[in-house]
Parts: sequence; structure tokens; C-alpha cells
Amino acid sequence: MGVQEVQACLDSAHQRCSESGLRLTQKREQILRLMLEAEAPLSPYEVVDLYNAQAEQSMPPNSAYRILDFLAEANLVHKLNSANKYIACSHIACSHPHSASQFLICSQCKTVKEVMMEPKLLKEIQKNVSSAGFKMRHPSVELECLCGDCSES
Amino acid sequence: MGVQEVQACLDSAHQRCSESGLRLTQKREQILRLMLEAEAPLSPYEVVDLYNAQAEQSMPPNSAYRILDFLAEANLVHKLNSANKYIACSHIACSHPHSASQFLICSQCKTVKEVMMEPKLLKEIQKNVSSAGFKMRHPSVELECLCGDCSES
DNA sequence: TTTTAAATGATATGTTATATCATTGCATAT
DNA sequence: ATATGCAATGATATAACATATCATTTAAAA
Repeated sequence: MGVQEVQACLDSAHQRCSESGLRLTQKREQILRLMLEAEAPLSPYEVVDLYNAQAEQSMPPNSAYRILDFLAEANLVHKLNSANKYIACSHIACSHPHSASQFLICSQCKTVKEVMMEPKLLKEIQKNVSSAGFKMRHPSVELECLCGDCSES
Repeated sequence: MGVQEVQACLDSAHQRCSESGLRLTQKREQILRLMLEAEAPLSPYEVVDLYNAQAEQSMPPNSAYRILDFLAEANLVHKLNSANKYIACSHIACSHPHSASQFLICSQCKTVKEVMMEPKLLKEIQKNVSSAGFKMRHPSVELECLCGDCSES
């Protein structure tokens, strides 16, 4: 993601936060930028290491955990539960609303691709949930895959 | 799950293992029984505690990890990645083959319900994967839900 | 029985996550 | 501007989780 795209995401993030009364503080913005630039899933400790290396400051682990949680709550990053890592949402700067995500995670090189689920597909999943008497809270699907490159070799 | 059902699962598990050349040892069977009786997701350390309490023996954590991995490989238990816990497969004693599972996890009381996905639904998910140039390895869908009881209160 | 490989145990240690309390910084009202 | 109060962050310690290494046991096969 290029510099100007990152900036567009940050601008959009600021706008969305202020609209919903959330505070995108300096630290939070720094972490978000770092996530956008990384374009790969990062664990809180990896974020700490990256931050400390770049900023020549010292962020304690608990701050990283808190900030990543905040960004996930604000839907600016997604939490990949299967890996306990976070990745920047690839649609921050999109204006149009988007359906739930399907995360394709390469088990070998750990690349992650976020693709949208068609509303129809989501509805079918939802249907299974309802007929079991459950209510869906957070539709997110993480799939163990091989990416194109890794499946060739 | 009643005693006789548990026994049916264990019998079925023994049969399936010997058919595929896997060794369902005494320890592994003990852990599987424990999982079947629990009917709830358990972490390796929870398994250790339960085992040590019941058996008055001492199983080290690494053994629990290994045994749970084995049982998951053998498809006798499922690994819930989002919680890093394991739960006994609810279809061990079924003779008919079954499609991929959809796990409904109650965020409040942690109840887990394992429902089957219709092959059609699985195919649609698969289609998204393919068109992104990925290959699916392990189709498992874990959904953050509220169960019937918890959504009432 | 002897041999061999797989399974388990003992132990240590690395990694990840969180709890608690102190401090800082920012928004609001005065 | 300044004071006040709450949210955010930092410092620190420790709990919880996961794995690496090597020794020992167990069970299958020769």
C-alpha cells in the first residue's frame, strides 16, 4: 500500500472515529499506520517490536494489546482469531458499506487475503445459526488455505 | 452424553483408528473419554487439571498437547482455533460421512454447537477461495454467537 | 526374546496475555 | 487561561499458555 493510500485510510479513519465519538489518538494512529504499512497479520508483540524499532520509543505490551483491541472495536483492523493476530481492514477508505469478510490464510507463507462474502452466502450461514436457536454476533470466517504461490511449489 | 453413548463413541473411535493404522492408546482413550463427558470446549491445561483430579495421576502439559493434537488429527476432536480449545466431535459414532462443520460458539456461556454445513454452502465458500487463487485446506467455520438461553436474558 | 520405533514423562524455558496501580494527556466547564 | 475529571498510556509484575529437549517406558515386529 502506497504512502498516499495509507494517508487516505488514516484520513478516513479519523473521520469515521469522530463521527462515532471514538478517539483516534496519536498512539492509536501510529499503530494503525504501522498495520496499514505491514499489510500482514501482526501479533501484539510483533507490533511492539516494530514500533520500538521505528519510533525509538518503548511501548509496553499491554498498551499494544489495548490499542489493537480498540482498533478492532472500531473496525479499523480485524482480529484473526485462528492466529491471534491482527490485520488492517482492507476497506477503510471505501465509502460504500460492505458485507462480512472471509479471510483466506495461507498456512505456509501466512499471507492473508480478505474477500467479501456475498450477502446471499452470509444469509445461508445465518440460516444455519438461527435454526440451531442461536443468534450470530460477529460473522467472520477464517479459512486455512494455500495461496497461489505456495500451492505451485 | 450418557455412559452408553460415550462407550459407543469410544468403540467407534477404536475401530476407526485401527482401520487407519492409528494407535488409540490408553492415555489417548482416557483423554477422549474425558472430552466426550465434558461436552464443552477444553484447553490443554483444563484437560490436564481434569485428568489429574480424576485419575490421581499426573499428566504433564506437553502430553496433553500431544494427545489433543493426535485426537484432532484423527478427527475425533475438533480444534476451535478462536478459543484455542478442543471439543469432542459430535459425530464419532455416526456411520455416514459428514460434510464440514460450522461451530456456533456462545460468547457468553461458551456453549458450542456443531452443525453441519450443506455441501452447497461449502461449495460457495470454496468458490470464493478459488477465485482468489487460493486452495482450501481445512474448511472450518467458527461463529461468535449467543445461544438461545443467553439471548433471552 | 530382542530389537526398534512410537508414545509418554520430566524438566526447563520461551512466549503470550493480563492484572494492578501510577502517570500522563485531553476535553469540558468555569 | 486554569482547574477538574476521565480516558489513555506507561511501568511493573506475574499468570497462563505453549514448546523444546532429552530420558524413559511401552508396545509392536523380527
